[in-house]
Amino acid sequence: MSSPQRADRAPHPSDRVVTSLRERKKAKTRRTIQEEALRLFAEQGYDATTVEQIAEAAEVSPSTFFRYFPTKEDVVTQDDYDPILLEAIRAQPPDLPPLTALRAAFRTAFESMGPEELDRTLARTKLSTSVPALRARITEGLFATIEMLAGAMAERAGRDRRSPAVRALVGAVMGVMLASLFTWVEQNGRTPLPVLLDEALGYLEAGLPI
Amino acid sequence: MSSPQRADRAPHPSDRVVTSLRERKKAKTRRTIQEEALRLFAEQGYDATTVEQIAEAAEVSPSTFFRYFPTKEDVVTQDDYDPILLEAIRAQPPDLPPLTALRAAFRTAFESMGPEELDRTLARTKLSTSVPALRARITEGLFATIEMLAGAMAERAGRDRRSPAVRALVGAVMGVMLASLFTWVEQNGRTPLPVLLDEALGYLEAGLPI
DNA sequence: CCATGAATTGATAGTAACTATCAAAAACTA
DNA sequence: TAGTTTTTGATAGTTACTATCAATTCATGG
Repeated sequence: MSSPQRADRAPHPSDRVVTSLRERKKAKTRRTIQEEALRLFAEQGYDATTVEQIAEAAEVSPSTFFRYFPTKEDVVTQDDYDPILLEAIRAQPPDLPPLTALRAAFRTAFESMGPEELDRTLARTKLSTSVPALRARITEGLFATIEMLAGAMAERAGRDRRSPAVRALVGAVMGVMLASLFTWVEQNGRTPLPVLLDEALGYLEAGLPI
Repeated sequence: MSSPQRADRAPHPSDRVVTSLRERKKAKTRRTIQEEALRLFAEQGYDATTVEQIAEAAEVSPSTFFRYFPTKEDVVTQDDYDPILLEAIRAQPPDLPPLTALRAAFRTAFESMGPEELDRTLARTKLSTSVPALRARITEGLFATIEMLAGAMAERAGRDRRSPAVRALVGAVMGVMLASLFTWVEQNGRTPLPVLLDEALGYLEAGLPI
């Protein structure tokens, strides 16, 4: 639901990994930094919180902070949903029309998220939509998602991913994704995101009747 | 075709303004800063060019630079197309369906741009799509455009601007706008932007058939 | 268990984009 | 021409981020 991914993906419930002490420590440090950062952001606001403060709260040096998160923004916006979504798309029956497949994929992808993860995502997204720098970053991250979607849709439709039709499709999808995201936050998560998304994609399929 | 606007809008051919010496000087300074900045960006790249260099080339102090452009990004991304587009939408017959009205509005808005302005816009857009920081900024600027469009569309359709249908419409439009922008740049402006946009909006109207 | 190599960390120093402030200079006004 | 307002430049910060290197911590083969 946001921006770039890091090289080593976040462990998803599915993959059981053998963790050396080193790996475990790194994972813990990363988690601590992120938790402390989000706490401080909630307490004092994003802009008013310095990286130095975060580092101190997480008991690491600023250098280490930047080793884990290339920018302050990344503490909030980094996630790993793209590969999950991609997998969900690939899992759809190949004869489904692209938009329909996409709707189904979003649904299954979101259903795999536990309620506590949804809560965390809502909180992060709330922050992301309210701070301009984060909003820019999250939107920028959508370009990667678009690229991924374009590939998946083109593959499915047997078209060039650079064709205007594919581009229009994917652009429109990204647009409604963003719009749904904002509605979701605005409603404080009342309507589940997948439902909002599904509705919006429904409008798309119908040619945006108004 | 990009991001935020400044308080005092750029003079468009249409409005003849009485300019005091002060106004003229300010306009000239602004123009010089922007020209020198774009020149330096083209010569050395965006990131490699410092504000200090721009200020020196434009023969002003760095302080003055920041008075005219709040961020380095704004030198590239600032423009004033929103009000023009809004006007063009309002000028459409009220019985036209929203998407159709929008297509027509884009067409007329772009036709009002001279070829040399189109060239400058292409150059700026090219830069904006290639530098991540600028891309983020330009996309962020689209939120303002979205808000504007949502208002105009809601008004036209007699609906709440926060309704899911309006949001989906506007989000989708922004998405295809972005997609068209990228195609435009990628093709080096070969196909005129209004044509690309018109095509893309056509796909939208047809329910994105693929 | 220990020595050697590799990965991780923290300290230091530096760059560059911005912000705030204030006095000097320029332009407007009467 | 004198007084007022606007614009400017200089100065001194702050903060995100980069590069580098020595010290520390973990891994591993003997």
